[in-house]
Amino acid sequence: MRTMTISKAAKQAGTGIETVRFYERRGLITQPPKPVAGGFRDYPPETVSRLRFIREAQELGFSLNEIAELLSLRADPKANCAHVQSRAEAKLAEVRRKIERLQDIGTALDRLIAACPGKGALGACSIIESLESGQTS
Amino acid sequence: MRTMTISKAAKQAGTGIETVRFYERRGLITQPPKPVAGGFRDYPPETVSRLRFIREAQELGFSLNEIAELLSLRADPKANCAHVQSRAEAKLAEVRRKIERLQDIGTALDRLIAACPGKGALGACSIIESLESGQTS
DNA sequence: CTTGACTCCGTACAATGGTACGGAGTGTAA
DNA sequence: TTACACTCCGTACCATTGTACGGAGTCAAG
Repeated sequence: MRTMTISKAAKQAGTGIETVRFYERRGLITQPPKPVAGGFRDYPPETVSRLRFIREAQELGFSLNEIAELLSLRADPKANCAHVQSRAEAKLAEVRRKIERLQDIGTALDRLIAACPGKGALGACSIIESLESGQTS
Repeated sequence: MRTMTISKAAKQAGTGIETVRFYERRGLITQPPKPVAGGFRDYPPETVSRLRFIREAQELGFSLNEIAELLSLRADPKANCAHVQSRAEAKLAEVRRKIERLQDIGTALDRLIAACPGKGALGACSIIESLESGQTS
């Protein structure tokens, strides 16, 4: 049997079966048709990619609605290109802001780690102090 | 009256009043004491910083529990330094993973924006195709 | 051709992160 | 000194994002 059943797809994507069904209901992924011959639905690899993308984007702070937005961006001649571009650019700006804030937090953590041994590194004591003392404004 | 009331603190942090109280209940911020002389609680600037940090960390995909972890990291001689360091290093690794994934998404968005005009840029059509075609593995 | 694992689907329940409400107290400006 | 806005606090409600359950159907190995 070479059909990619829902449980195999879920496992490959690192989610639960019920989550996959939930995303189908939400329209984040399309439910493959039931084989006319009867039997179980066959999930294409594309669905697995989408599932993985959804999971990762969530860990980056995007809501399911925002993820739907990202997934709907298509460089498709049939779509209004200018509109797609401007939405993509807005998302890109958001992504870049996130990267910057993560970099600040990373720097703060670095400083915290360095401050720890008590070797005169009279640095910030908490992550927030570390963030604030690092303001290059 | 120069006391920083809860509504002013909330406004400065960009959250709602009820959210501030919710975080107090969760122990993410400490509730300032009621003035002995009676009147309203006075929120210190530190609380505003924490509120802002919480809001931003959430947008980066950290849960309130994870944020509590981040806030509890203190380079404090009284704390077990090695333990604090190892937790901080784990968080740092996570932050770096997030940055990398965001960079991948940023690249994919870039490509999508470039592919749009239909000028022979036979690139990926969707963000997922763009992500996958960019695998430097 | 039976048994055990899995699918399918609808509905119900749950965890997280808030948000709203109501009644009593407090502050302040007219 | 009164009107109005705001605080305080407990409790209830809510949206988002899953998770669990149960009963009927399907598959595949023995």
